Amino acid sequence: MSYILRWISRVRESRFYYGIKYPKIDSSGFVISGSHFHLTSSSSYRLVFNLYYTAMNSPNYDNQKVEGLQAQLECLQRENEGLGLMLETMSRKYSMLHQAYHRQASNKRLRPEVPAASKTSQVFVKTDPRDQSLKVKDGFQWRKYGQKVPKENPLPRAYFKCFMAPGCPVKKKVQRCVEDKSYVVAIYEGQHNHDVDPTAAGRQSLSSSCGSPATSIPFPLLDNPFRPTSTCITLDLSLSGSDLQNRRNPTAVMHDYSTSNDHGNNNRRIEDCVASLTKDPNFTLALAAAVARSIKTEHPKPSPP
DNA sequence: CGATTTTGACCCGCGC
DNA sequence: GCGCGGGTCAAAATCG
Repeated sequence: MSYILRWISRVRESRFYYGIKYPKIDSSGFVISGSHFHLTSSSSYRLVFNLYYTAMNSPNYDNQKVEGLQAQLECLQRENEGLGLMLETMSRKYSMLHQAYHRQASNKRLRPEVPAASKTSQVFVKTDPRDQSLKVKDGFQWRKYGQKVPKENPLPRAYFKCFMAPGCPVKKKVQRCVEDKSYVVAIYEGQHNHDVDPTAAGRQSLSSSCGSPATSIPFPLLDNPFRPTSTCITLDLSLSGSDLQNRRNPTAVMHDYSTSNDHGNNNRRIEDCVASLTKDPNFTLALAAAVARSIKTEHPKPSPP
């Protein structure tokens, strides 16, 4: 066991590990979320991590099983290193392209905000369905300038303008999702001509952790989570209030889990769950899709300025 | 009392 | 040209 703990520690300290730094573990012992995530799919990493926890804490400790999972984790780590290198290369290329673009733009006296103004993105944010305010705290300051009830949706749509910096062209439309009223859809148009206010971001985290009715944007979900697909995995990487409460030393969390009274039941439930997942032939496909989506979401392709 | 939100009126593009 | 619907304006209302 000490070897395993040393190995985990080594993996955690490795350069490209963005793993589950502060894991939140639910009542059945599953890692639900954490603040830092792996470059590879957080869900695939989380799955292997859960399997690993299960095996390690199983009353009938299976050395072979643990070694197998260890191999899987090492495999993910290698994949992660590769992705890290790819990311570095892409960043370098993006930086070169960015510089080249600016050189051209300054030569031709182009206004860089022209193409940026047409940029749009869409995010889905989980909220309290009772909260009618349609406020999405994302670190920017918004002023509401209108509200409409669109024809196809009986729920009102609010219009906001960013007023953090004078002349910032960004607007957003916020509307409660028809498929699930616990979500709001925020459509952003344009690109900010300023940085995010770190103090506002801090307030966001605070209000979120204090259970304020105002919603916070955990991360951009570029795809519609309600899109009808045969296999749908939602990668919840959010830092909810309860997550913040669980921002503790992972070893301590692991210790809490390992000293939990309901060990056997938890492990059986996890094993049942994992067994049903791994037997599902669609699971691999869904996992692959989730990996691709996760990578896209966590490292969106930089758009030209 | 200033800042912010609400809400009805208005503008504008699009399809017919 | 007309009607429709989404987006914006701006005066009034509300809030802190």
